[in-house]
Amino acid sequence: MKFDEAKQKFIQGWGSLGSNWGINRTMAQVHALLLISPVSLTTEEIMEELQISRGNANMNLRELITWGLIRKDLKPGNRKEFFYAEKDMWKAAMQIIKERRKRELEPLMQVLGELKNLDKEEKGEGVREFRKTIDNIEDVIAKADSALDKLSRAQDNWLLGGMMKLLK
Amino acid sequence: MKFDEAKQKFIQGWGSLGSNWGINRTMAQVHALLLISPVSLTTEEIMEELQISRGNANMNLRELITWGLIRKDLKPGNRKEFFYAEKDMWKAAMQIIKERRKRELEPLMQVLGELKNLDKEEKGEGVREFRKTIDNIEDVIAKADSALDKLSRAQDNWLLGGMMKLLK
DNA sequence: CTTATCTTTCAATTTATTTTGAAAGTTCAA
DNA sequence: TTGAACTTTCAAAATAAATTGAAAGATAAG
Repeated sequence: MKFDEAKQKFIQGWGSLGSNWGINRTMAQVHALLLISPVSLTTEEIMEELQISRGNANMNLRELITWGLIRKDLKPGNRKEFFYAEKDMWKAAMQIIKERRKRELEPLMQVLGELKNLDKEEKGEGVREFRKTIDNIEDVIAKADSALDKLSRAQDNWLLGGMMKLLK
Repeated sequence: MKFDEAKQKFIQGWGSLGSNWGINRTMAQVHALLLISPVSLTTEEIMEELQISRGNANMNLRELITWGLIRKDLKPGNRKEFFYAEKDMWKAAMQIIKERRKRELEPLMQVLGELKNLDKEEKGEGVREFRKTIDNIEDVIAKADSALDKLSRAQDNWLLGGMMKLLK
């Protein structure tokens, strides 16, 4: 396979993975492009490579920055902005998880918390099942949180010791 | 808070969580409704409760079945189909992860594998970074897989022993 | 069979999301 | 200041995804 072909396939693949997970396809493609680029790129280069408009490129670059997946790389004596991606995919994955947790899981947990303020007088089988489901969901979220936390700390300590034996 | 209000909030919240994660909002709402229902429901009841069309209800119910999140509950002497949801949220979560892995991660891993068939002659910094990124992603996926596997087995053995100390 | 009851399909429509590109905004060197 | 170089915004247009509902397809009872 030729390099350019492989590059295209990767960008497409990453894009479609993203869009399946509720992430803008173009954003994922910009991310993919920067991931495999050994040098930081300008907005123009990204527009050219992915054949997208300036507005689109700009918006997705900014969004990627707020996700903590890419950074501006300002080169002295150059007014153009360059962008580069965090290349350590473990860090990137943790970043994505952290961000999504904050954006989507926390609001749900907020709602679940409020739902426990059900009037004490509310009775009936329906209410019982409702409470049970809410408790159950909170439980699973708590466990997932704890597991992710462990995972994240395991990676931090990767070089320090045998923490990763947990994940062998 | 009144029960009906709480119920609505939960269904809406679950629905919007789903849609943020690339899951049809209505599908998530149907799932939510069945999760908190102590009895299995008919298509008609679901249509009524969520104010959706028959086609929509049918399609999402079928999809939930292929995800392994709900089942048909056929009552003898009754031609109507009833539906009920798996109520153990841990099982449901694992089911969702398994399914998404199969649908979205495996195709990507397939592509990544192919991308390693890069012509040996392909040289240059770009190619080096490309290979590095691919390897790195494969690595993260492998670790995530292993962690999930551990997690899943940990839950299976929950009642049997101290497996969960790993996740404290 | 035939009919009543229920489920599935799918083309047309509606709704939601993404993208464009031109205009407005910003920044900096001269 | 000015204006060239660059970035950001956002209303309109394009695209994608979800929904409807009527028709077709099953199925079982009589």
